[in-house]
Amino acid sequence: MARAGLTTKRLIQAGADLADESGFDQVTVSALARRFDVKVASLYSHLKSSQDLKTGIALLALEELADRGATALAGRAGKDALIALANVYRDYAGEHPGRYAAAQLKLTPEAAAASAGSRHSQMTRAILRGYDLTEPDQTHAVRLLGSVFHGYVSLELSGGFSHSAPDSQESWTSILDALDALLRNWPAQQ
Amino acid sequence: MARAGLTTKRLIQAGADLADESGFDQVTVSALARRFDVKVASLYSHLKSSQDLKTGIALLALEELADRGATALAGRAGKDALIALANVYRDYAGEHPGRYAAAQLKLTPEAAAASAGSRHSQMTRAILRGYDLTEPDQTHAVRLLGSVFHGYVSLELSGGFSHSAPDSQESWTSILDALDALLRNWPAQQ
DNA sequence: CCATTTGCCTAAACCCTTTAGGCAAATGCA
DNA sequence: TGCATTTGCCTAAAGGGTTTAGGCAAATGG
Repeated sequence: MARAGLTTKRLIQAGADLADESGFDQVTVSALARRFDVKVASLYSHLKSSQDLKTGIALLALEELADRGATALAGRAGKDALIALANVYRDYAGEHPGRYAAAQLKLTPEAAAASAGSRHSQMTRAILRGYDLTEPDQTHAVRLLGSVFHGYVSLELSGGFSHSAPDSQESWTSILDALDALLRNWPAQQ
Repeated sequence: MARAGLTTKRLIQAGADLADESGFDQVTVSALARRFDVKVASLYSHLKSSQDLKTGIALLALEELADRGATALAGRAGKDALIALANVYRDYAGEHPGRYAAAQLKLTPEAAAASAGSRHSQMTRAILRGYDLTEPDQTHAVRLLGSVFHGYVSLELSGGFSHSAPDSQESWTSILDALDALLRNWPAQQ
C-alpha cells in the first residue's frame, strides 16, 4: 500500500487550512486524518496529541504574522509604520480567521518562549521609535497598541461591528488616526 | 430515589462556576452531571445541547458584567466613569476567567440580540457624554474603548504581561490616563 | 539483496454527546 | 385521602473524538 507522506509540518499546515475553512474548533486529529485519507492512529507518529496539533497551528500563525509584520515595517516609520503593522493583523485575521483564532491560544510558558511572540512586541516597539516616548511609557504604549490591534480585530471577527453604521473600515482608519495623535501627545505622568 | 432538583438556571450557574474553576473548555455536560451526581442524560431535559449550555453561560456573564457596569457608572462621569467601567471588565475577568472566556463566544444573531450586548455599548456611549465627541467620532470612540478593554484584559489573562516590568497595573493606569487625554483631544478629520 | 528502520494499519479502551424509552416521585384534582 | 397526570431522573445504545499497543509492509542503506 502506497504511503501518504505525512510529516508533522504538513499536518500542521493542513490543520491550519482546516481551521481557516471550518473554524479552529473544528480542528481535530480525526478530521485531519480524513483529509489525508488515512487512519487516525497514523497521525500519532507525527503528533504527540491533539493539543500538540493546536499548539503547532498557533506557532505557525504567530510566525506567519511576524513575517508579514517584518515585511510591512521595512522602510516605514511613524504613522506610516503604525498603519502598516495594524493592517497586517487585521488583514491576516480576515484572510485566515482559523489561524488567527489559533494564535490566541494560551500557550505553555515553554511554547510561548519558543514562539514568535517576542518578535511581535519588538515590532511594536520599533514603531514607537518614530514617536518621542521613553520608558516606562514606551512599554505602556506597546501594551496599548497590542490591546487595540488584538481587541479590534477580535471584536470585528466575532461580528461586533457588522450591521451597524458607520462602516468598520471607517472606524479602523479613525482609530489609527487617533492612536497616532495620542502617541505624538502622550500625557505626562499624572 | 430523591430528585436532584435540576433546573436550567441552576445548571447554567453551576456551569459558570465550573468554567471559573477549571477553564471554559472544561465545561461539558458530563462534568456538570458529575457535579450534580446525576446521570448525563438527565441534563438533557433542561438543556437542548452542550452548545446551549455554553451559550447560557455566555449570556449570564454578559448580564453580570452589564449589571456591574451599571452600578459602577451610577453617579460618575468623565474620566471617573471611564476608569470605573474599565475596571469592571478587568476585575470581572480576573475574578471570573471562565465566565469572561464564555462571554467571548461568537453568538448566533438571535442569541446576540437577546443578550446584554447592547447594554454594554450603551454604557460605553454614556461615558462619552462626558467628552465632547459628535457622530461619527463617538461611534469610533465606542469601538476603540471596547477594543482596548477587551484586548487588554484578554492579553493580560493569557499571560502576555506577566513576568515583565513594569507591572500590569501600572500600564493599565497609564493607558486609561492616555485614553482620557485622547478623548479630550480627539483629532479632527484628516 | 537482505536487515533495519519507518510508516501506516488494526484493535481496543476511554470519554463526551445525544436520543429513545421506562419507572417512580411529585403534583393536582376530586 | 386516593387516583391520574405530569415531571424528573434513569438505563440503554449509537456515534464520534482521543490515545496507546502491537503488527505488517514499504522504504532505506550497507
